[in-house]
Formats: sequence, structure tokens, C-alpha cells
Amino acid sequence: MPWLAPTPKNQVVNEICDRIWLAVVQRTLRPGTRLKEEDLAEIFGATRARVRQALALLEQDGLVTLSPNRGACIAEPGIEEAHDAFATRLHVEQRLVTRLCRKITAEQVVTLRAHVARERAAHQAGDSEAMIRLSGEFHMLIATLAEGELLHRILRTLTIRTSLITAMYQARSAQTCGPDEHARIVDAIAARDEVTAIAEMTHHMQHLEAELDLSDQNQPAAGLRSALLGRG
Amino acid sequence: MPWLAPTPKNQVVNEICDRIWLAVVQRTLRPGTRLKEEDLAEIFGATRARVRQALALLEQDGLVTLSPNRGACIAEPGIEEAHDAFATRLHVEQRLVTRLCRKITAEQVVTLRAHVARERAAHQAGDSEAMIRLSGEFHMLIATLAEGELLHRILRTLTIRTSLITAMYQARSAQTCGPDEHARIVDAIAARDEVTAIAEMTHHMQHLEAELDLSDQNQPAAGLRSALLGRG
DNA sequence: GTCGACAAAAACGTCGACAATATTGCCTGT
DNA sequence: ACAGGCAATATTGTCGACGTTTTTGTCGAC
Repeated sequence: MPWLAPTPKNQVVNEICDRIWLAVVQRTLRPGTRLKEEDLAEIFGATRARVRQALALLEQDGLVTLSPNRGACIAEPGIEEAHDAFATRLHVEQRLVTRLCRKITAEQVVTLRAHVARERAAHQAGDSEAMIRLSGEFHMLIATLAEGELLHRILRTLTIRTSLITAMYQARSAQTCGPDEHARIVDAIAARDEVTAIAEMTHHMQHLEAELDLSDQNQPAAGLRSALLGRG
Repeated sequence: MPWLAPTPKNQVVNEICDRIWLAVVQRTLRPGTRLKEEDLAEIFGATRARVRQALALLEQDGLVTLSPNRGACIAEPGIEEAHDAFATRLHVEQRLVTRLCRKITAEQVVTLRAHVARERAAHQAGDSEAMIRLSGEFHMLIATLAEGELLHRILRTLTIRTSLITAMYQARSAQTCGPDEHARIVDAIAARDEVTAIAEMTHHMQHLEAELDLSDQNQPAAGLRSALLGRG
């Protein structure tokens, strides 16, 4: 998570969280992967206590599951949870866009356009890591400008979760959404056209979800029983 | 928080969280109170590590603020955040009620009615602690029955935050809402009457917020400067 | 030959002590 | 007498080590 909490001391913990998050969305770390504390501690050159803090934060964000005395694994949201996450996030995004349309300033429009420009640059440069980060930050920027601290936090968690789901279920090659849809959302917001802005945002989210393969067959094995028995 | 996470081992941490939460909503612990780790450790007979875990969780829920090298204080949400919390919670509650209206079963109605009956019993018995707990659990029960894990978690946080705000700003004597409004909400849900259910829930939340004194004058001092200078 | 139990190893959870940092009271210089 | 700096204290942050639980490999009995 590049967003939130850049406190100077906890920076190590955030670094760990960020790396794990990035590895997940880049599909380097597959869901279900076991995360041993000592290994992580050695990898990041940190102590186990720090790793433990990071894992606790990641659990709050739903990126890892933390079983008592069993350790941490990358979370494996099922299709049910996937639909739930997208539906909830869509609802929050719609609300944020509506609010932003009503209070947007010219200066904020410049900020949004600048961000989209950065996205475009990363897209053309083929910098996949920057594209991933900027794509997420775009939505967080909307939340920031919309001025709702709570909705901001909520959207942060939902964005992380949908990122995991996208990395988990996306069928085709890692086709992260281009900046065009973001640009159209910004246009609508800049024009203070609420209904168009909502429509664009809805289309954007549905497009994101539609690219996933959320059929039952590749649901992760809940306890490997159904995985090996063909889940009759 | 009586709700969530009854793991056998972390029970100590939850106990600490619960006690602190209860003390806050009962106005025994005022917002802004400094929470020294060693004191809490001795009070609860736990070690400082456990207290630290509890404080970290409470910070996630927005009940305490955690400043680096400064320790923990009971959070002091301003009137802006108060309105934000109530508005967001209202929105979530409306969504949950809508969803529940569409999928409610007879058995679930029985569960809801039984809960309201317990509220009524506690109300007549004058058990204020039980009233507080059951009032919160009523809304969480709705979220549970509505079957949205994410909305459930979101509402949990929002409920905790509004509890803090209520304890902080409520003007009259601790008049926690009687079970009557809850009963009417249940009636509407049982009848699958979405619009009435939403209306009742909205009325309930507005009633809760209306009883607070959210005028600027008793906003907590942001740095005591405005507190002592009369905040010109 | 297979099943059950036991023991060893590994990983997590916990604790106490040490170091870093902020606050506070005091002292000195002007 | 007051201001500024300094030292003492109190509190938090961090670390390494130990106890506990889970897992796994092995042995013995039926």
C-alpha cells in the first residue's frame, strides 16, 4: 500500500506491507502461500516483531489470514467474497464520486488531471509497477478530495481487497485497466455531471469485475478436501 | 466490543478492549484521557505486550489515538468527524436493511424479536451495561443476518465510533435509546417493507444524532490553544 | 503390513529487559 | 527576576530468549 501512514519510525513496517502487497498484485505471491515470520524477517532484514506488526496490519486489510499458532497465509477470498467486495466498493465509489462532483474546485481538477497524466506516462513507458500503484492511488485521490475520512479508510481496505481478488481471478494476461476510463471519470467530475460521473465509475468497476473469471470452478480449496475430491 | 473474535487465546486482549470500550461509552473514561501502558498492564493483570496489542486494535477502531513515542489517548472526534460518522453509518445501515428485507426468513425474524425482547428486559431491569451492549449488538445482528462480511466489519467500526461520539457529545442524562425503535425496525423488516424499514432506520439514526449537542462550542480543544483562548 | 502412539523439530506466542525519546523540573547566566 | 539550556525522570519502542503448540518423522504393537 503506497497510501497511508508515512510515519518515520513505522516506515519499516510499511515497507514490509508494501512489498508483500506489491508481490501479491504482481502475482509473485500466490494466494494461500504460507508466510513464515522468520523468513520474512530475514528477507527484509528486520526483526520478527516488525514482521508481526506488518502481518497484523495486513490481516486488518484482509490481505493475509492469521490463524492462531498456525501463522500467516495470503488470503484466499472465495467468489462470494469477491462479489461482495466489488459490490461494496462500487457503492462506496459511487458515493464518493457524487460528493466530489458537488465540491470539486478548479485546483482539484488540475490535481486529478495531473494524476491521470502520470498514469498515461507509466502506461506508455510500460512500467507495470507504477501503473499498478497509480491505478490504486487514483481512486484514493478521489476519496481524499471528497473529504470523508471514514469513507477514505473504507475505500482503502476495499481497494486492497479487490486488488487481491483481481490478481487472484484475472483470466487474461495482466491487463491492468488503462488510464482512459479514469480520464473519462475525471472529465465527468470536472463538468460536475453527477449522473455521468456515476455511470463512468460504475462502468469502470464493472469492467474491472467482468475481466475476472469468477466461475465456481476455480474457487480456492477450502481445506483441500473439495480441491482433491472434485468438490462434488 | 462484545462482538467479534472470541478466540480462546486472544481473549485477554479482547477483554481489555471490551473494558476500555465499556468505560468510554459509560463515560467513565473521558475522551482525551491518557492511557499509560504500564498502568493498564497492572490494572488488567496483563503484560505490556498484551496491552499494546489491545491499543493497536482500538486504534484501528478509532477509539484511541496512538501517537509515536507519546502513547495512547482516548480519541476526541470533532464535530466534523461526528457528522461524518453518523452520515456514513446511516448509509451503511440503510443498505443493510434493504438487503435484509429481501432475504429475511421466518427464523431470522424470531432471532431479531428475541433480541429485542432481551433489550426490553434489560431496559425494564435498569441494567445499563446490558442495554448498551444489546443496543449495539442489535445493529450488528442485522448486519450478520444481511450476510455481507465487509459491510459487517464496516458497520462494526462505525458503531464503535458513533458510540464514542454519543458518549462524548450527548447532552442530557445517559438516555440510551429504548428498544421501541428497534422493535419498529424489526416489524418493518419482518413485513419485508423496504421503504418503511429504511424510514424507521433513518428515523432511529437521526434521533440518535439529534440528541447530541454538536454545536461548535464543545468541540474538543485541538491543542488546547483554542480551548483556553476561547477559540476566537 | 498397517495402524496408532510417541518423540523430535519447527514455528508461533509470550515475556522481561534494554535502548531511544519526550517531558519536566532545575540550574545558571544575564 | 526571567529566559534558555541542561539534566533527571518517566514512558514508549525494540530486541533477543524462552515456553507452548503444531507438525512430522519414526518406532513398536497388533
